Amino acid sequence: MDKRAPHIATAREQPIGKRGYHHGNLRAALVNATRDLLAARGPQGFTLADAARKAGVSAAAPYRHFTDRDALMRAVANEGFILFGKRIFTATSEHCDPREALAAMARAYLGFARTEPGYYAAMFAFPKGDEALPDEEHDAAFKLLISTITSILAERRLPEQAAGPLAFRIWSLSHGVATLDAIGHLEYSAMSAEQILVDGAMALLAAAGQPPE
Amino acid sequence: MDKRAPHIATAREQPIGKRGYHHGNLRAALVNATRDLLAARGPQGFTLADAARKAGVSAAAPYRHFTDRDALMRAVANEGFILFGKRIFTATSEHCDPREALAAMARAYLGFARTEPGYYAAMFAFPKGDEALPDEEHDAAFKLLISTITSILAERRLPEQAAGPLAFRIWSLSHGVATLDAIGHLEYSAMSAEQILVDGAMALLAAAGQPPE
DNA sequence: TGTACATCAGTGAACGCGCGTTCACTGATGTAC
DNA sequence: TGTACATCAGTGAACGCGCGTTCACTGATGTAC
Repeated sequence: MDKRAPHIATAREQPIGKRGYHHGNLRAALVNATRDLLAARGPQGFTLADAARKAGVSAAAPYRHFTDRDALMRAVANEGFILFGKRIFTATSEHCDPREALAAMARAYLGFARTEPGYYAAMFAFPKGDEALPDEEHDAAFKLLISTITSILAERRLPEQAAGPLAFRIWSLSHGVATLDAIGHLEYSAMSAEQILVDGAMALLAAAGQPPE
Repeated sequence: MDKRAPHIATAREQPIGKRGYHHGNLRAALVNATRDLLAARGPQGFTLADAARKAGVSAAAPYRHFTDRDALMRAVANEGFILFGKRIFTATSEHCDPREALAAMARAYLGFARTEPGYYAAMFAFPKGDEALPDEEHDAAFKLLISTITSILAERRLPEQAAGPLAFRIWSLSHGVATLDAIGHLEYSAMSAEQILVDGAMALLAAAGQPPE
């Protein structure tokens, strides 16, 4: 299927240290180092030199694998989108009821942002439409969201063109919860970030097709 | 009232150039320069040297007004919170109907994020609880949100303890819409970012107290 | 199986640059008399 | 009103530093014979 997948999957458990002249999997090690630096210091909070140091390699070595600093960051975003799509897909596919699938999707979204803050930061560090980003990968998760919502609307005999706006609302809520949670703004809420998100998504869903109160 | 207010209000139209040895209002000029740099290049995307250059002053001059780079950024966040609170307050106070007030608040939120991306970036560049940030100022807007929601719940004879969770959902949605909009992710939606936000906020409100569908 | 050789991943020294910060200074401003 | 002086905002040169990037190189690896 995806040629990049195995390489990504094994990249994280790359043995650090005790290597000879050749690193073995420097590309993956640099991507991982950058991801971790982004997680710790935010977007723009990494340097090529830092990433090389973290991978245990000279500052010039990255140039064998990436044309420049930007290309390395883009690679992190790429892998992020791919991993994100997989996580969302896996979480959703465990459920038959589309409403449960949607809730699982929302939980997986927040879970990804929390456990992979580096990937998440890289994914949103480039404006939409930026050439080198895998739109298909990103759109895959969004399309899954649309189709899940469409199923729910169909069950309730509501017009399916409501799915698009609903998807953007739910995505916006998810992104908002994830980013506010990341900087501690939801900490003193009575509800957990997960509850805020899942309940909110369900509320947005429930209101669809309803008269505007 | 607020001693800083006039200074903030006039800071932007500071005449650039044609000054003598003394700048006149360097502090404000540096804050504005930093705000603009943040808007153009994102958080961490500014340097003290850049800000000084933009204000037409030597690289050492900022140290007369700020202890270091971080303090300058914090000052931008501070002014951002204050201006933000004012804009939200003004927008809300024009409406008697609390539902209209809430919609106006949502529109003002997005409007602020769009017209003041520099302030907005600075405001969310520090984790919640960061000492030098004006919690009162920030909480002022949030409290206004809570009280507006509480009014709406009261009108509908719903328990007012629902206001907190509802406020966090609406804030998360607002932040999500604002940040996704800023990087172009809502551009190809059938609805405008404003519609996504206002309709979404109203939907969250409508679902409150409703049975979970 | 062993040897010669091409390949190319990683080295380390070097570069020019712009950064944050310090320092002794200078000169505009405002106030005391 | 005029002068002397204290204040302090902004200067400009200097510092040490780490960055991104380049380059000729080195040495591990794998392949052809």
